[in-house]
Amino acid sequence: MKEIINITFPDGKSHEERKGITGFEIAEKISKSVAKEAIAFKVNDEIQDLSHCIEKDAQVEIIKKDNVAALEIIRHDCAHIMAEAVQALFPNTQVTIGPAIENGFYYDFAKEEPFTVNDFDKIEKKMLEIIDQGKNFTREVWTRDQAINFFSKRGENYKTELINDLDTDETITIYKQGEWLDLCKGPHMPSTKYIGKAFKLMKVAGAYWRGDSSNAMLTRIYGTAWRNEKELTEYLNQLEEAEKRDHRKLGKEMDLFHFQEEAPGAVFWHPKGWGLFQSLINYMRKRQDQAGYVETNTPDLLDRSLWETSGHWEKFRGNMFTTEEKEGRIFAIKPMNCPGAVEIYKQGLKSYRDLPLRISEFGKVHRYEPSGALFGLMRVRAFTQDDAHIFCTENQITSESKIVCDLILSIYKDFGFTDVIIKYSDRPEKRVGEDHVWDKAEKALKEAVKTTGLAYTINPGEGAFYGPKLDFILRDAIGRDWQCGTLQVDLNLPSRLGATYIDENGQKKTPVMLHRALFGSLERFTGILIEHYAGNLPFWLSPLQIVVATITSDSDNYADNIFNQLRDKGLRVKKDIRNEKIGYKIREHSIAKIPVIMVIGKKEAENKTVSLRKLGSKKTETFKIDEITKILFKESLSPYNK
RNA sequence: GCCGCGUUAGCUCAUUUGGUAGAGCAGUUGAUUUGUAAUCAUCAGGUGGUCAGUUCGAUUCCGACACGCGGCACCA
Repeated sequence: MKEIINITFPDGKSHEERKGITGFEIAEKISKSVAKEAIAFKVNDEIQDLSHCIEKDAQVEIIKKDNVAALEIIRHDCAHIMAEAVQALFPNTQVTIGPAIENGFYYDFAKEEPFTVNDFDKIEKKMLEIIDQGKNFTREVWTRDQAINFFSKRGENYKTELINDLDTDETITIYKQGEWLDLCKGPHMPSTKYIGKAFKLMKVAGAYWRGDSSNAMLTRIYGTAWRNEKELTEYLNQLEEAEKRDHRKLGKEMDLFHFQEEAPGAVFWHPKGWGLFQSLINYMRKRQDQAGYVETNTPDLLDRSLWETSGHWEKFRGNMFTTEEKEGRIFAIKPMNCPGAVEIYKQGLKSYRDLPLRISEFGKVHRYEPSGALFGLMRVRAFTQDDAHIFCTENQITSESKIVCDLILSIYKDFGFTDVIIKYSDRPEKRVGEDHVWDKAEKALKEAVKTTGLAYTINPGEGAFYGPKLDFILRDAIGRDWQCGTLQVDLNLPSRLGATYIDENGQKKTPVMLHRALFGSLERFTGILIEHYAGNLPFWLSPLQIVVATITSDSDNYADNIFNQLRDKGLRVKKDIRNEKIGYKIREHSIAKIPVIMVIGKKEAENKTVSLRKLGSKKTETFKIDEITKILFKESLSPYNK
């Protein structure tokens, strides 16, 4: 008896086919050329090998190599090929896992002597050989015993461990390419030859087995792989472009800040960098004033006992800097501003009428980050938060959270960030507080994030121990994601530190504390801005906005006049009356990314004008000095003030 | 913290087997008064990250440490 199934193609057309038909057979039926280019197929949205048999009615789509969906398969194939190449060249290497990732793939190996980049040439060459041989990928189902026997005989202890940890009902599949094989779920392309040449090994790194720092350190090789060489080249160019935006490089070139070994993870802000930093603070101060915040400042050093009460001493002692004992007391440098904020709140009796009370602080905190975590301005040990603590009632959580979300997004927009990732994290396993309060807090926060209209992802169990949180994430030039803003609902600290208010019935109650930072770390945000603008800071943020450059010393007096007029308007301006050619001055200030260069010579002095040249443009425009002062003054206001 | 790599003049980089380092830019001084991305010349500039070790001799070889970089882990 012949059984018939229905397969439906993306264009909506259905065909009757024999039950058990494979993807390859379907491709062949469509056309010879499709069969030739097909590398996998989608069955009800799940990508399968072409050899997969369809047993019941299904939606089917053939995937050719030029399909985006092919990328992941190519990368995964590439990881297998690399593993084979590595084992061929270095027989004492154990394979572990090797997935496809964004832009490429990696494979973790266990090897006595770690690989170095010098091994890449050899490995790549071997990979090309394997690809050229056009080995077929074939899938086999093995029994657990068969798999364990095979891998343990080969001394592949990591693979054996993986198999042992698989659920008993899980099918154990093996993918072979010629002789070489690996435990793998697939899918793979029909043959290694489809990979082509558009791949490159990128870097070696250590990585813990199963991502656990108590396990052995493996050697990871990262590679990138694409559908064709054009895509590969584009990707490599993109990386090069990103490198040019690196805030560490630009920070040096633009003379914004430096680090030195006596202060690892702490910034030396140069005058220009500090100017930028201050512009950000001033901007935020205005926005917060407008949003009903009051600004405070609290001590950097606080007695150990306070940190014990707050719970920090027990939980975060390892990340705190402390003083030596003086007169029997130990102090700790604050890793967070919240205890200080609570202490300010506690001064004087608070009524429900005082709530919500929004207390802000540009507080500098110190945290002992592991040395390996430090990274330019993005991850430091000493940083300034645009911190605030909103004390409110439980009923005010949602409305206050909404206000914070709106504020944060409005602020990011002023800096040109519209692509913000939001992560919502709910209750972790280790937490304080009762479940019904958590229910309330989570519901309130979720409602708030929904009103932003932005997509958010849920991080189950990643909340703070005292409450759920939202993280606002921006992406840097190199594609790394950085958490900037955060909003945390804290149902714990206020009571630990004894904060109260009197409600409308005269009852003493504990307020809820919303802990929020919008830029997050001023240091990190500055770094992200530098990369975001590739150093070409907008006029209002640029620490040095205008250079008045003379052509000859005849114009020195006129330069003085212009300089004074601009400076009196509060514009950040510098004179360049050096005995240099104008081309030389233009070049130097362009490299320094000064937004506006005003060139003045005889002509300008006679007509009371300036010749203006904007960064990134070769065009020059002539303005009357009063006119341009007005224009630039307007441009120097933050977007919020415009 | 872990694995790997790196550290040479203010900056960007040279100097292949061990014989105490060189260029460009920046800086100095001088000449040049110049019209929109580099005027010419002059001088100066370094105990080669730090500390130990091997050696007659170390920037070069070995080791420790510091810092940085690429990842991993961490990130209240």
